[in-house]
Amino acid sequence: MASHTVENYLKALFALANEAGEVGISDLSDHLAVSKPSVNSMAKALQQDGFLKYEKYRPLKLTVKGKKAAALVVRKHRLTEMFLVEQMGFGWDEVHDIAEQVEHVKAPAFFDRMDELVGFPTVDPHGSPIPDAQGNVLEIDCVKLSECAVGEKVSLVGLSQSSKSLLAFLDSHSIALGHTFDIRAVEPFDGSMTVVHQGAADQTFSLKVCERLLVKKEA
Amino acid sequence: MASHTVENYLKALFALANEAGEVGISDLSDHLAVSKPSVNSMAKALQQDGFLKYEKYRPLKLTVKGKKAAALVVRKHRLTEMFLVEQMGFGWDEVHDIAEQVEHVKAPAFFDRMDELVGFPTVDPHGSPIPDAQGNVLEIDCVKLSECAVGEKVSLVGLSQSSKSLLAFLDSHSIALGHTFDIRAVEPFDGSMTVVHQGAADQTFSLKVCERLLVKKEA
DNA sequence: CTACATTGTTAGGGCGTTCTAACAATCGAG
DNA sequence: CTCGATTGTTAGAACGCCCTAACAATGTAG
Repeated sequence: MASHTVENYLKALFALANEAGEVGISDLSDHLAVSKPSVNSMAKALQQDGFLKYEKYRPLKLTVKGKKAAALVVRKHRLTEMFLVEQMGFGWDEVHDIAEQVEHVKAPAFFDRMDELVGFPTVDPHGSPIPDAQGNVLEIDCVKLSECAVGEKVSLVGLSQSSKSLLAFLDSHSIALGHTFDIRAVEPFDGSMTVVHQGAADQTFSLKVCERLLVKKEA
Repeated sequence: MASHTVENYLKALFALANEAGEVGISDLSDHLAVSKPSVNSMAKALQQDGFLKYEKYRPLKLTVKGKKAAALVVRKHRLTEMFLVEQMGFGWDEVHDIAEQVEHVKAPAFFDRMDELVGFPTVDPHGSPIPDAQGNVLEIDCVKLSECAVGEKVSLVGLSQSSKSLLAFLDSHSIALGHTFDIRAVEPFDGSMTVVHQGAADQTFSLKVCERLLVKKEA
């Protein structure tokens, strides 16, 4: 099995590829807070083990094997988050850091049991999909709130790059997954949006927030 | 915080010191399945960090700091075992290997929550005491079954060096913590004992088994 | 008390992961 | 097309943890 370190590289590759498609050495270097030469030599090692396709000066690409291995790490992470929230009573803003540690545990039965105890969920507490045991990831049908137009009704299905501060912001505005928004206005100057939250209060969100909210258009 | 490896050395030191008092380089080498030179250099490192008193050719001794650090690792291990049994439905024979992994998680809140959810237990599923958050270990008042005499009534409070095969043996004989034994006979030739288990069936145990069962004499 | 077995130590090297310093390739603007 | 910025690479070294081979100290049996 892959080391703690390798698992982290795979996870980062997986995450970056899902946003940007192309992953450069620098992207990984930033994401993992590790020097570029370190990434470079790890890239060679991962290529050696068949996780990665790597040619000098070209962007990195996970192989099928690499994608699967990465998805399984993500699976462990997200199942753990779900378990921490559902079974252990943690808040959705507390679970990421703990899961970051627990995800490296080598004990399949442990994660299988979590899966069972939380009822085989398909998404984690932040709405991100949980890959299945074969490493397949279900695509979620959603768009950024910032890409929606005035008059549309949408519901929150996930977050892109949930960070502690984003989660704190959402908590402080009583926003949770599943909540609905009626889009009232979009400010052309800065892209901020005014919406009706849960059919009740009016709220205005900056573009930065709207880009992080993944929503589904209501029928 | 101590590395995964250091935590394992501390745990081993703690376990060996509790049985033998003196811990030699070879003891650790055997216990951790690591060469003696490796233990030697780790001993120097641990001494450097104040976990250990070490002089050439002399047995190793944990310092107060070392004992506390070790106890906290043991605490994480045993709380995890308790949690796995009580909250996740694992058997007492399955939890050791998983806990061996989980114990290295660096997230105090995670273990505090486990503690809470299983009701602040003082012993783990095998009857071993769980050190408190300050690293204090409660001594348990018990003796080996093999040291008891004919006619005594005792109850099982713990195991010394519980191994998978011992646990399997106990399961197959329906023996669990808290069960009582009336000692009927001790065979002088091989030390095997015949007892009445739970006031019902007669059973005979080899000396090897009796040495592993920690019991408390009934009032 | 000597001899041997056990136990512990040193020396030297390897692998995984990281770094900095210096240099090379690529890309985009003018 | 050239220049400068960005990005990527090489070389060389460090640290943690592990090993084997060889040797030294210790303790024990005769």
